Amino acid sequence: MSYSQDPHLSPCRRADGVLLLAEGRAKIGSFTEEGKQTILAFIEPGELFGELALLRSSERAEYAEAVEKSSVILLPSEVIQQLLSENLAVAMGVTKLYGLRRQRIKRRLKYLLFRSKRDRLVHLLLELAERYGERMSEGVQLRIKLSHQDLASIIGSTRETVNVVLGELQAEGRLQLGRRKIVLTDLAQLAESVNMPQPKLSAV
Amino acid sequence: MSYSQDPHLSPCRRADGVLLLAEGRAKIGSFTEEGKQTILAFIEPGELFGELALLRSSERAEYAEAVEKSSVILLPSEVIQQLLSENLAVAMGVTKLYGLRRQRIKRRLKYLLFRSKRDRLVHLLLELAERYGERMSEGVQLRIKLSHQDLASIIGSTRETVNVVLGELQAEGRLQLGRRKIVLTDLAQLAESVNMPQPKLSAV
DNA sequence: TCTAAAATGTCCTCCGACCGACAGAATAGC
DNA sequence: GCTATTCTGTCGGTCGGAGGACATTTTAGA
Repeated sequence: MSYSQDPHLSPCRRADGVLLLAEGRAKIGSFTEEGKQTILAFIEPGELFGELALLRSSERAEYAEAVEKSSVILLPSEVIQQLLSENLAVAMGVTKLYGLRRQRIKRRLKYLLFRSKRDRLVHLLLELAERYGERMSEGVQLRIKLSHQDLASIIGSTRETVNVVLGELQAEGRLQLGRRKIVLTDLAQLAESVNMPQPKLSAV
Repeated sequence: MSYSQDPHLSPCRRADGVLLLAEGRAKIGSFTEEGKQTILAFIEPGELFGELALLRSSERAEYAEAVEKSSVILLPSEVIQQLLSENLAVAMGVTKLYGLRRQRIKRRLKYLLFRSKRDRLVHLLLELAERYGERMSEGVQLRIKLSHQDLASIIGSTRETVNVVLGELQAEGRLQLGRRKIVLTDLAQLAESVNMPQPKLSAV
């Protein structure tokens, strides 16, 4: 969860296959020249990443950093190619995966473009709730540990701003804050404030 | 090229297949509640769009607006499904298409997050040069007609800002402006100013 | 060819958000 | 348990860029 000198950061530069996340959780991101971090996506267990290398053997500019204890399996290019050409269902599965992932990124892009930092953060919280939310008595708790810096890296803002906005939201009674823990207590309100349909939690 | 009441805007809401752009050029975008426009991607002749419907029969929230005179062919869902299951090469082609497109969007996302409006615009111009640039004696001309408003819609800014920045760049001798026409006269300088590798024009 | 609608150019004001700079709180690791 | 690092909270100074308001030029369509 650190940025500049984390030893767990695995750049995976050589593009000689596809990576399969066996357990844990990882984030895909990159750095700007000024050292700022961008988090582009999360990878869940069972998901493939670094797949672009499958299509073009280019260097991987992205990095993958473990968010939680995780293990990664490298699938060599040839294995994948063979698998795809032997099994049509697999190929269509991959296609579907790409489509959904692309849609997610596009949705983020759309929301990032014109909205204020506050709206971006609220939107992010709702997306996280949809994917990682767990219904509790007090509200929906996010089952993912993210620091303010992480949140800032996703919405393209700063730690300070995230901190202030989260404080505001808490004061407004929309959520409760704990150490690396967020409980959304008023999903409907939040969703409405950014004109987003109320998220349905994916029962994991 | 208009936004609020353009009769050429084709919402294509019914998701009963995939659209194939036969000729011309189209842009994919959507509107925020405040009426601002977002341009998410361009579609070239021969490209498919609205493909998400192929996977989930959801409403198409996106719209396609013709940038130039263009014609669109609707491919019904069943046809596509059959095609995919009969021909493996097609399936892999689609997979590849998705991958590349997703990468492009991700790249934009990364550049949009932390950079200033000026940098965003420069970056956009370079990307456009890469895809639509044509080498001329004076420099590289963009073979695509976009208004300042269009450019603003892509980088998430306003018409006024785009106007000012373009003016600055011209004053700095980096480009020449004409009516809906931009000629980049100093690619290297521009590329360097945003820490981007100099684009190689795709010979169309 | 004439007219309405877009597209372009240029103000100036004001707010959001970044920046730097701290101080306390909580974890992780020894 | 103790220490070092990371996380969280808070503060003004400062500035980029959105907003609104017009004037002018160009294009599209009748």
